[in-house]
Amino acid sequence: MCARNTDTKEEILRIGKHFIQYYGYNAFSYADIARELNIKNAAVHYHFRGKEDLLIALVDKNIENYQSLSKQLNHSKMSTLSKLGKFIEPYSILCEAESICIIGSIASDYKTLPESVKAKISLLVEMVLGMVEQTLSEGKKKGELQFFESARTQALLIMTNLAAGVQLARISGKKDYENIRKAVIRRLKK
Amino acid sequence: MCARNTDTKEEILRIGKHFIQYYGYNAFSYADIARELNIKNAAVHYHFRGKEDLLIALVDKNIENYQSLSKQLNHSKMSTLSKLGKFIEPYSILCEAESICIIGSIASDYKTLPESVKAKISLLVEMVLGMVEQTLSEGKKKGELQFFESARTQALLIMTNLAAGVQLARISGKKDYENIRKAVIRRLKK
DNA sequence: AAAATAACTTACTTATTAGTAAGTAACTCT
DNA sequence: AGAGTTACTTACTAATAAGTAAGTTATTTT
Repeated sequence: MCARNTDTKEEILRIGKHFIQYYGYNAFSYADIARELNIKNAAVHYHFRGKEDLLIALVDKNIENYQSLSKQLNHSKMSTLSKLGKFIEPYSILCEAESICIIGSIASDYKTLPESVKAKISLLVEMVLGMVEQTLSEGKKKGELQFFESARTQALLIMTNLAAGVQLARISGKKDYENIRKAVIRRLKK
Repeated sequence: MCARNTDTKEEILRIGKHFIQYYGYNAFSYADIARELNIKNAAVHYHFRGKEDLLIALVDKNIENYQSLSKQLNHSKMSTLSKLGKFIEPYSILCEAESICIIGSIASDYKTLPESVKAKISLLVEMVLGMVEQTLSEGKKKGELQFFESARTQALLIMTNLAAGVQLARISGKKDYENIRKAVIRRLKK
């Protein structure tokens, strides 16, 4: 099926994700990826024709991950607060790594991307917002969560707190993110 | 004092600000600025030695603007809610122009910047957060505003809502930003 | 009116970028 | 065992990037 190295493609995705979330989409090149993996840049082009294709692959992976999370949450007897934790936790991990989320990273470079990529990102955004919205609705219905806005607006408020929270943490420190995270959870409880 | 054109420098700042907030810091070049202004790229280098110097000038300008706003708000009999409006309004204008704030834009490229620029951005961030925090405290003391977190945390929540709100609006639409904006204000009133 | 200076342009250089065509080694299938 | 396929490398090209040295022109200063 394949020769030499089975997981070069996966490694490129791993480093690509890291570079996008740490340095930003327009701040790294295929040469950077190649250097990091001790391969030639033509090898990166072999697996992903261009940078956009790499980005699309990463967005697709994110969509798949959230789809799998969605299934997991649907059959789960977890509390809705714990379910929300599944959306919050990745941001805490990002903050620890001094990185930002892929959506936040792409948001700044959004206007430089071709329409095909933009559409895929829209899909991802709508998906995440929809999932959080649904979890919030469920929690309110069960009396496990409290909030006063519509579920959509509440989802927007929470996700913008988290997304900009990790961005801000790189500038003003991790403590600010921690305070945001705690406040987001506290508000939903009382 | 000066020959030919008095405001080329100002024009470069204007276009530079637009490019950073529309395309992202690492997505435009001096050649792009030169093309836009019908000058040569050496002329851009004449006014700002390098891209970092242009960024520093823009951050400095922001700091000055907020300093002037600070003085304006201190001597004002405006309601604290109106004062907060002075921090919110710029984001609504950005959203309309499908742009993002300079701090949000730089946040994604933060790790590619030299220490001197990072320090200046930290300064700007602390300044804005401090001003919003102070306005919130004042509003609570006067009984004009209501919130349950510390003023610092409340400031973080509001500013992250706005910063990520304009980012999100480019992907999912302006309506989402509008709902965030309204919710932010509504929460402080009731 | 001459000298100095500010605001440029011309004409480069050097480095990086994305991308590709052609070759090669290892493995897989028949 | 030979043919095909996969996963690369070698060795380029063409375009863009940042940056600079030297020359030019208009204005200001003396």
